[in-house]
Amino acid sequence: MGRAPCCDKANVKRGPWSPEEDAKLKDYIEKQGTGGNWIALPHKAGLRRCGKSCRLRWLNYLRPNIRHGDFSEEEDKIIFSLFSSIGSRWSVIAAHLHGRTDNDIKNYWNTKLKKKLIATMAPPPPHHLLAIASSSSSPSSSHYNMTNSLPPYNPSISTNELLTPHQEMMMTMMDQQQQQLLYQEAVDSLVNSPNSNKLIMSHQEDSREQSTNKGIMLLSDVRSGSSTTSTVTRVKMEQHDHHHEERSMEDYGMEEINHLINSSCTSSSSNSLWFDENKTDDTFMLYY
DNA sequence: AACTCCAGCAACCGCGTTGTC
DNA sequence: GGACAACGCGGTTGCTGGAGT
Repeated sequence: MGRAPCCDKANVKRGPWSPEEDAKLKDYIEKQGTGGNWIALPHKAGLRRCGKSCRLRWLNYLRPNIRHGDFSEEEDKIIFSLFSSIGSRWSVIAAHLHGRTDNDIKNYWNTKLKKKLIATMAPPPPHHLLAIASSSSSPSSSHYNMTNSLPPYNPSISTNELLTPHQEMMMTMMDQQQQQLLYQEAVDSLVNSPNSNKLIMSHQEDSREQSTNKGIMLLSDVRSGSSTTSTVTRVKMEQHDHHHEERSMEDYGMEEINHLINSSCTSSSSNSLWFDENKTDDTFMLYY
């Protein structure tokens, strides 16, 4: 047995709303309010419409201060960031964009932003990776034998230290080439930040040069070549011996964590927005 | 001009959640 | 605490108009 219909389908009008219907609904709600009962509202307002339909029309179109079309770059960034952090929770995303509705954002994502995302995932130039390879000579750092490009993205290797859960999810929607590009993009965005001391993988068993390669590497300040380190994320790489070792966030002292967050926040031109997923929907913490 | 294709968007549908009795 | 009603959300559908042939 299916769910009972919310209204008598045979006696309600469906399809696009006429200006007259819009006016009736708007007029009624402005004078009487919704009364907390959308099911009864169309009858009271003299409309042959389903209550759900009235609610949708009001929320997405007739409500005051609704904005349509022409999303700004800033809004794009917010949508990208929120989507990569929380996924397709359109109502939550809409709550962060004044005057936008969840339906609008959803449509905008499906028709434009998704394409934009894929279009911008062109392979990044490998020069910074060469720079990494040539500057990884800090005696305290383990070395990873890097070539001039990333190791190929391998779906069997966990990327959950690098990608957010929803970037991971997006990976599952993509073909292998797109996955490689997103993977590369994610690494690139970290390494390419102005202070370049975001992407850290460290195995510092001690400072001895002969420390074993455990597959966790430290990318310290790439451009300056200094060994100051900070991180907001980790990358784990699988080595030939299949050993995994990593320095988790819990391994950092409070002072060090603060430093890491601060250094991340001071990355003036970083495009990355970091979300504290432990926060509730209403109080997302944005880390710029 | 006629037809086809497709992007954009409004609206619908069904399910999970929340509120009320 | 269970049953039911209503709400709210996200996925999907289908209409419309513009571009391309």
